[in-house]
Amino acid sequence: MTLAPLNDEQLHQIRDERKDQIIAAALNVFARRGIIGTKMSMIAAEAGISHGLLYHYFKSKEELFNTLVQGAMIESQAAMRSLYDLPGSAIDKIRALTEEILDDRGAPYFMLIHQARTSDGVPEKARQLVEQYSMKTFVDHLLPLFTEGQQAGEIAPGNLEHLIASYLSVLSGLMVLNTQEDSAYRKPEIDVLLRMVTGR
Amino acid sequence: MTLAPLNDEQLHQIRDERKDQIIAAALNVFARRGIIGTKMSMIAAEAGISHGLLYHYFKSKEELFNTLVQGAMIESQAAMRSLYDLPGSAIDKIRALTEEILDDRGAPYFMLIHQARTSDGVPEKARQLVEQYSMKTFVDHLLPLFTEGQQAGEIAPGNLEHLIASYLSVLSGLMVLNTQEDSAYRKPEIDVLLRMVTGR
Amino acid sequence: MTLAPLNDEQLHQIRDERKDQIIAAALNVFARRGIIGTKMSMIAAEAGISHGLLYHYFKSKEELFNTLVQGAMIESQAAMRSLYDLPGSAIDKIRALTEEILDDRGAPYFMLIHQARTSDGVPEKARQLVEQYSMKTFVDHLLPLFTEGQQAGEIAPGNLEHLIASYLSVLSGLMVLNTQEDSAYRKPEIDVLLRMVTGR
Amino acid sequence: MTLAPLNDEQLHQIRDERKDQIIAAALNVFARRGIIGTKMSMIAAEAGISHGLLYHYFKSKEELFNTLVQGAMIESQAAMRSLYDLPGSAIDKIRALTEEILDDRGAPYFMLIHQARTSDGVPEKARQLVEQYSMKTFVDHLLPLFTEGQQAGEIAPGNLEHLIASYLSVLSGLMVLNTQEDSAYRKPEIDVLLRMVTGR
DNA sequence: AATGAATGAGAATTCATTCAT
DNA sequence: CATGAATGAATTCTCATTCAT
Repeated sequence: MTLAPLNDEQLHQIRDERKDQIIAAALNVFARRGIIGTKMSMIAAEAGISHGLLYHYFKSKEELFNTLVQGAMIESQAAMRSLYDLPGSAIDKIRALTEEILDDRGAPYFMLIHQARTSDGVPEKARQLVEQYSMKTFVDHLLPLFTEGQQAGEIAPGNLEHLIASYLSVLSGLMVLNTQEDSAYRKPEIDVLLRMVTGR
Repeated sequence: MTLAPLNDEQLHQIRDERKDQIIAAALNVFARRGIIGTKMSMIAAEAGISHGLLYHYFKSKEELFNTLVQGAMIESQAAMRSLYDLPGSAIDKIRALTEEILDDRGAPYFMLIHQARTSDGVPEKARQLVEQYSMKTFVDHLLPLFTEGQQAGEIAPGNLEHLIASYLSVLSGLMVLNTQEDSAYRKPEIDVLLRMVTGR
Repeated sequence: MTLAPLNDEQLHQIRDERKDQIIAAALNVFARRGIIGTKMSMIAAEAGISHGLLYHYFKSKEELFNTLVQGAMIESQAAMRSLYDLPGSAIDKIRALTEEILDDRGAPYFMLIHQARTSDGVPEKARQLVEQYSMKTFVDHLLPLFTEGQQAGEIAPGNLEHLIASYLSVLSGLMVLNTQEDSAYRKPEIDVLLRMVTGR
Repeated sequence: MTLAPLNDEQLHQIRDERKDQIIAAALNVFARRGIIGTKMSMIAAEAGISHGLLYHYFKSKEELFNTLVQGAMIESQAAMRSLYDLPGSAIDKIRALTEEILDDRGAPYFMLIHQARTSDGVPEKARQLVEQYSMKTFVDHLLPLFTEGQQAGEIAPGNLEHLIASYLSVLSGLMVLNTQEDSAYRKPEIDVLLRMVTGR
């Protein structure tokens, strides 16, 4: 009786599953402990595999980190684009955006990008990736929406680019704080945050 | 030929100066690079001494970190107490507090405390220190001030403990983001931040 | 649906072909990169099979290396024996031997034996194999031929055992140098080399 | 009582001694086992120090290897230059050169250069270094000497560049073989080797 | 027979800490 | 008090080998 080797599709599926499993594990660990504080053995343990296998799927810690950052950037772009399809007034959309950003499920991505921006030992490629999608990109993206809201009287008067950058910074700061589950910090109510924008 | 040995007081003074020098250096480096990312040799270099000498003054990296955290906690307590001596209405004092917190000179202390709260590799003792002075301590401390402001109509209605914790979290988040000098983030105008509190 | 299983003879033939294929690949790679520098995956790639399959045919890297060395020893014995069937005078035969040794096709075998003699990480068994067929074996084998040549006045006077060992060492050295294709070294003309033997 | 730290000169001396000690140890081990076969721990053991200290003096295995190759190249240049100061005829000088090259003390250097030329895992810089001093350099250097000898009838007629390259290759091959102390190979008598050159 | 996923021992390198001077 | 040489534990990564399919 001959046992055929796994066919291409099966192998491909195993590979994909393992890769996803590793990526999920790595995202958690990197987000929590930073790139230096993360040991490959921690990721392997979290993923439930041997550290040797990690290197079967990712050439190095750097490559793994880069892959994660790339994924995070794509996610955040998608979130930004989805704004347009929402119903309601400008301020409704901004509220939805705020909720989306503060959603805990996105927190690891946030931390990852934050670390790629600010930590030591970040691979050059990851650094370039996050620079591409700088704060300015987001501000430009949101400017039409905020302008519309300001004209409708929903948003406080004043320089909108500054306001948007400030608001996003506040949200980012909160996400960075909230990564730790037993955080001493408190995530504000959406309405309280929106006062910064509306002035009311 | 050896000069007459220094007397006790002189030695003591040298010791204290050296210690301060090391503490200042360590604060900078730890704040910027975190406890894991900071190598003893970096601190020695920043302080302009040999790494061997570091160990004459601090038994270990841990002890040095603990000392810094202790100092940071004392500083932040002092800042909090100084609030009472300020002139003006409640909102004036809150504005002053905000300015104080966001002042760049305090940023390293903020980062340090943040790291002591959230990073790996933090000595147990440091972790206990920051827990002692939890968010709750600060909230309790500020509650009378905010209550006064709310009664005067300067502060939005609603649960004040939540509001204070939220506001402090926002400020903390901003400080954490702003440690990196070339930060992509933007520090908001004080007035914009205060809208969260005043509701106007 | 599975085809009828191959009969024993067919299986045997496949086995032998595969083995030869692997041996040829391994010889090339080991000769070029040495036993430590050769990775099993390189041999698999050169043979066009998976690295897993390698272990169906050879229990380990060691066993594979031993097999190669054994083959090389047999080859070199055969070359030595074929000397006797050659036509011509003693010096003609020595010239033919020289050509045979310096032939590039034999170079991988030479390197292999050289490595078995001199490298680290060589299995004990391979080491014993090459010791069996030591320089002395070859010298003894060639002594009658050289003696005949010396008596005929074709070969310089002096101790023949030393001369033979020296000459073989020179040839060996040249083969070892010339393994690398883009070698900076130059393979001498046969006639120039023969001067060492003839003294003319 | 104050113990002054070591002064600069003492430190410098310790450093130099240690470096020499490491270089001598590394030369031996690299020559015998090649760059891949050499473990840093072996060098440390041979030098009688911890592996950590190795990295105090040389940033990496690569750097250490490069340093050795550089030294070997310098040595070989010096040997070549010293030829001119020798007394006697051309053939006397060639004999002296041969003795110099075959001297066992130079063997490790020879192996090192050979390995830098032919092994895997050789740092790019080392490879460039040895390419600079190619066979051609040596041939050009020796050409005047051999021409003089040929005109004096001490050297066989024929293309001298080929002869020189061939002769050097033979010597190199012998050195490469003879690195292993218990070598099965035999180093020929100088006079026998010189027959290749003189034709007599 | 054939494949490649999976494991783990081993090697290079870093860095906190100790210690002779 | 001050220096930097010295050590070794911990970490990243490689590769021979095993094994399910």
